[in-house]
Amino acid sequence: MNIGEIARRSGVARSTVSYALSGKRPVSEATRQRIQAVIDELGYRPNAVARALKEGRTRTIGLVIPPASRRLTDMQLGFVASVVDAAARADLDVLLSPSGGEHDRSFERLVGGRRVDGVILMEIRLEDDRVTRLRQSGLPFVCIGRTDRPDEMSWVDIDYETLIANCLHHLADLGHRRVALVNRSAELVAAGYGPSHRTRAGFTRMLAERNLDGVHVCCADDAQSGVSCVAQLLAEHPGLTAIATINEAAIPGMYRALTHAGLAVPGDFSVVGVAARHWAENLHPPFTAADVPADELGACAVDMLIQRIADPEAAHRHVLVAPPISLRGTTGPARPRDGLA
Amino acid sequence: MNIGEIARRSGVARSTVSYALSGKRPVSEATRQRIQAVIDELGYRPNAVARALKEGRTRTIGLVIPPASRRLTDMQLGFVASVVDAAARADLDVLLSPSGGEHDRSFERLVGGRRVDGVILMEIRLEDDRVTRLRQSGLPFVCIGRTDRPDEMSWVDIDYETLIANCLHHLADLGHRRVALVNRSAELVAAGYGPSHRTRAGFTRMLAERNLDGVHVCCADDAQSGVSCVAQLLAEHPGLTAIATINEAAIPGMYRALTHAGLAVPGDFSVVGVAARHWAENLHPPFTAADVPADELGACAVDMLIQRIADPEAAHRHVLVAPPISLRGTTGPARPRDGLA
DNA sequence: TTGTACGCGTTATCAG
DNA sequence: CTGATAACGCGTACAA
Repeated sequence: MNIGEIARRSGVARSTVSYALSGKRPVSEATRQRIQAVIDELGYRPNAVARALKEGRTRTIGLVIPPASRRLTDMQLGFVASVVDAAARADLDVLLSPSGGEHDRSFERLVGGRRVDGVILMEIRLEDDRVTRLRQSGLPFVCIGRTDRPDEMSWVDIDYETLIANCLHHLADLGHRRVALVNRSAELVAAGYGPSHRTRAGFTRMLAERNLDGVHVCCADDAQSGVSCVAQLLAEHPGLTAIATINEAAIPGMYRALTHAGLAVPGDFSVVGVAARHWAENLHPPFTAADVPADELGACAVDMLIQRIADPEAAHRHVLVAPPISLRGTTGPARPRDGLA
Repeated sequence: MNIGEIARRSGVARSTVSYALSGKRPVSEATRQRIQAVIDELGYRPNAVARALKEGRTRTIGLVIPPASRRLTDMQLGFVASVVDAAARADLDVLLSPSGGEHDRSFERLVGGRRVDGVILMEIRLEDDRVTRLRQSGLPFVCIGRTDRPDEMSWVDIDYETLIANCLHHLADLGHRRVALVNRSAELVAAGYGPSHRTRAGFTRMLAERNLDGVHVCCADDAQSGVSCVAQLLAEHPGLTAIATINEAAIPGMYRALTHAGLAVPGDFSVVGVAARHWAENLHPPFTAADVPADELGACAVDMLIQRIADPEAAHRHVLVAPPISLRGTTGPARPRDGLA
């Protein structure tokens, strides 16, 4: 069923049908209704592919997510959900590409095949091949996260450096002197994952500024790893009284390890960090954290992308959010462990 | 950059370039290499939209998910991840449509606009408008789940009726006489959500068969609701010694409510149910459940869809899985509570 | 209102 | 067997 068929059955030219539908030229009410009747009868819908070819745009955006093999964190899921939702509100479709750091076929189809009008990229590394590829392609794109050359691109990001600093200020104010930072996985850090590096930088800076003793460890993104990671921390650093973390997925395991060690939270030990609001609220106990508004960030990225598609020459925009810490009761005054100060 | 440009720079006709790329006609090695050199130099990629228009297929499948506003369960996420992954392996792209029960614009674009070669539908209701619409459209589709007229469509599904029966057999064998079924949300049940209805049917049947006392409750899909739901169950049904559930998301809350009531699992109280394998393993304590292989089901749905696209006239296929219960230590012999038998 | 060229890759057909 | 020409898929928009 195509526009030619509708035109024939209505006894008009194809272009008349097109104009009747789009309203870009006036069409007499009588023919308009006749055409509409035929359309309703046959259930005709314009072929989106033909329209895309003619118009030179697909009304579709690409969303590049980490490969499905690795399980997404709650924050990542929040991004995906809000991007999809915001796109739907703008009548845009979303093409999903599960692409790792390297060029893979799905990503190449998106970019090279001009299947989308723009791309949203997640999980950005400080040096990111996909960003390079997209820039060279000329396709509008927006990152959730940023590389080490952030001026040359549009992005929304979380100010991990500031957030972790806020966490340490909070802990230091409560009298904690020895604190650990539980980062994301060693692989991510090795791959130059931006948030991990900026968090570590902020952590190191604050240790000096507040004269704290600190240890930095990586931890895979799952509860099991959280258990073993914290168990090891407690064993090797008896003076430790608090943990700051950006590793959402490991937190349930961290809680378990503390409970298992006989440490009450927050009576004996404090935990604070950065997490998606939804996740922080639903942990047990609810987690004192800088609440990342994942929903807003995804929607914001979509808005920025829509604007970039409309005006690719416009100056890049940057949104850096640093939400305050929401106290939910996993931090308290320092209490020395094991007779160590 | 289009195929004509490549042809001109290579000094050949457009069709020669096309044949050189597709190999559907022999092209002399010399010209092939010359063409390839130009392509490499300019980074040319065929326009996927033009190709789709000509070929009449988009190499894209649609995946209809619940609206993003509602948070997806771990099992649903498993389906999405495995569908995306399997599609990528088959060099298919995935267009995501967050569509509720009713016809919404995103879904209508997918189906009416012929943007996809086929559709995978999740969260099927016993009567489902989307299935009706898809059938009328003639677009190949596969459901994860099934309606009340399952013969007329292709689907993969979980045999909830059998699984919940297995759970009750297990509990009955352990001596439990009074058990509760914690179903999904009341809204889903009211909407005719298949798994909820089939689970309830299996539950009711088994109560009679094993001569058990049972109570059926609905519970929203989140931990908080799990807490209040179980707290109320314990208060109103003092003889209760076990719960069976298909509500993954509520399980952490159910654990909490039991702990809060001073009931040890499995010493004082048993919990069993149906859950995605990954979720069951990562709960604390790990959850005795029929492990739904979400990854395999998604991949299976993609395989079936690919076959349906290749041969739309082929007979419908149906895959019904009933995985065995994996014992992980949340069930044990019944122990009466509160002096009630 | 209508006729028609256009966007771009594919492929049948024809010429060499 | 190789290369060139032209039609096709379908909606859009300009010229008439």
